[in-house]
Amino acid sequence: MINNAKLMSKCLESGKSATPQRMSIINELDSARKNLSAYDLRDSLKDKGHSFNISTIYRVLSFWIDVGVVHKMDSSNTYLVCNDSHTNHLHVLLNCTSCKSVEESCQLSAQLSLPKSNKFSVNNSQAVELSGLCKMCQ
Amino acid sequence: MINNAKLMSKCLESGKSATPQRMSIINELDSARKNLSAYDLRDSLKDKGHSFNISTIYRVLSFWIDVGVVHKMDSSNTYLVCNDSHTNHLHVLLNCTSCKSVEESCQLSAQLSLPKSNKFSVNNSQAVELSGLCKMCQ
DNA sequence: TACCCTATTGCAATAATATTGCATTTAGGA
DNA sequence: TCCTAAATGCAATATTATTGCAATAGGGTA
Repeated sequence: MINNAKLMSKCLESGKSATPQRMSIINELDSARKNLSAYDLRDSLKDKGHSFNISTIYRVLSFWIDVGVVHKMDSSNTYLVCNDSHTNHLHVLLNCTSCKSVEESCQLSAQLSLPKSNKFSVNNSQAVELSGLCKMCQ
Repeated sequence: MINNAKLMSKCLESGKSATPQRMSIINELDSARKNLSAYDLRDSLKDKGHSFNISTIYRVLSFWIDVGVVHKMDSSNTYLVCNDSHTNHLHVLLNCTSCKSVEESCQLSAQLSLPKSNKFSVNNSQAVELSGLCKMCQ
């Protein structure tokens, strides 16, 4: 679980406001403890009495992605709280195709660090998705 | 460019037919020499006098993905002909964020091969997308 | 505090991407 | 040639995401 102090400081760093909407939405995604689609996130907030327009959900998710707190999983169009600090290495999201769980591996991040290719300069602050089977499902 | 003999043999291997639709669609994507969205692919086929329903486009793309001839780029919802043979290693798609070109790197594929993690078993026949800057754009 | 300016959010329409169920046609083996 | 399963067409619908503009809220300054 990410704490609010950290979230606030991320906002401060980026010169943006920690609005109630931004805080509710990130806290909901964080407490889900898994990746959610934008619409699912909206629905689960609605169940708890917080109604947001879908455009707000998308705008807030994109805000948290920009400040480095959320990853988007492109393979499933879902969003996930980042459990690691973005310190200039690739983030690796291990996506179990059996149980659908997603784990962010700090260990693998290091192993995957690419030798600087002379042909292509890899952006080091992205999340890379790998699918396979988690320990439980093997 | 991929040749028709190879495409036919892929169909044979998988026990599926090389229908005119499947051949037109893969040849069009291949001759584009870049990644296209399903709708763009449909439009460029239409320009050449071949009209396909969008569901056919999606079904045919998914067929070629299954037989290992096409990759889907999840980050941009586009499709690309695979320029390498799937010999049980990760395919790496280098996505230039400046000029939008996509290059499939056989070189990097090897470097990226993961040590078998004791925690997560990575599926070796997937395409991994990395964004960054290509040589021209650096 | 009152004011102001900009950032943020709400709203609802629309765009972009993808899938479905069912009818029709086609491929290719018996 | 005939038969059956596979493939395709069609059009409705589902899912994911963005837009333009009006309304509201944040937070700095007088």
